Amino acid sequence: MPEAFRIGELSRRSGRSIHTIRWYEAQGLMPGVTRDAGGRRVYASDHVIWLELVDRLRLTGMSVAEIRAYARHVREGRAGRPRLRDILAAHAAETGRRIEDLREAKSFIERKIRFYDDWITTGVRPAIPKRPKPRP
Amino acid sequence: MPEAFRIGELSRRSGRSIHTIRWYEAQGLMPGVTRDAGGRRVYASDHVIWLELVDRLRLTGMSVAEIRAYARHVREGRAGRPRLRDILAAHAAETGRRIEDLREAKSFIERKIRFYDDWITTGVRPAIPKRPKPRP
DNA sequence: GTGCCAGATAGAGTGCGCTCGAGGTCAAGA
DNA sequence: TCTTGACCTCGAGCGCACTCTATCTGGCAC
Repeated sequence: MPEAFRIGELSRRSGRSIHTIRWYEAQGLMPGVTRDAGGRRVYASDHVIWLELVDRLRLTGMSVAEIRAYARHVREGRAGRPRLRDILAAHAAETGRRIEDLREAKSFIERKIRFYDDWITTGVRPAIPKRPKPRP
Repeated sequence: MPEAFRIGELSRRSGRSIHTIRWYEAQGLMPGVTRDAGGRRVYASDHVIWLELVDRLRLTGMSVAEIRAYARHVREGRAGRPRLRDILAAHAAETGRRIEDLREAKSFIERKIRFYDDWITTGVRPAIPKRPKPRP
């Protein structure tokens, strides 16, 4: 029989607050939660792994609604697995684009830093180097 | 005399809505806006460049409050320039860390995709490859 | 039995960043 | 002169993701 624990322990292991974990469940983001005789939520180590994934999905900008859809497919078992794979693949691609956007923005900001450096050291306002490329 | 235009034109050139531009101004994010005889806001091409910067700062997660602080230093002129430089440098560094976090999250998700690929093709649930490194 | 803690529910409140609507003014063109 | 459209102010409303409060219950230690 695998290890079982309650919400306080899951909170400690996952770093999310107890309130947030309960709220996630209310939002349909916590598949496979059972209850003990006293009505208390019971978790297993899979839930820690699950929250690590949720963490990464949130960090990369997936909305709670999208994670809810993902969690629905988790509950489907075998039949849902190809969908899970596809959702993650689409999201990884999306994240790649986000990283590219951040990189572009960062280099824009770095050009601005050089602009200030020039301005401060020469005392003359430099020309704006070039127009940023328009978004397609 | 440089080109001057009104809010509709700035909206068109910057891609922000008229409401948002006015809201930015109310939040202290729009330095150097003047008014014509009829009380209408008058902008110059510098404001388009300014909104391009604001765009990149927002995209990279700078809060409106932080941009407000930045805009205050813009209004100080020469004396504020070193602070502007430093704020941007700190934010570029922060953005570098964000990009790293996204990369880590993306590769976590990609490991999960391979996990599903294995599971789907072999029919056997693979072991979780390794624990993600704890954040320091 | 009495404390006390961990856990439960329901629902209100918060912070952020817009977004929109109502109602009014002003200037140019027919 | 009348209409039209772009602009104005003020303030309410919204969507998201929590976050917190109030109040109640179950179970173990003493």
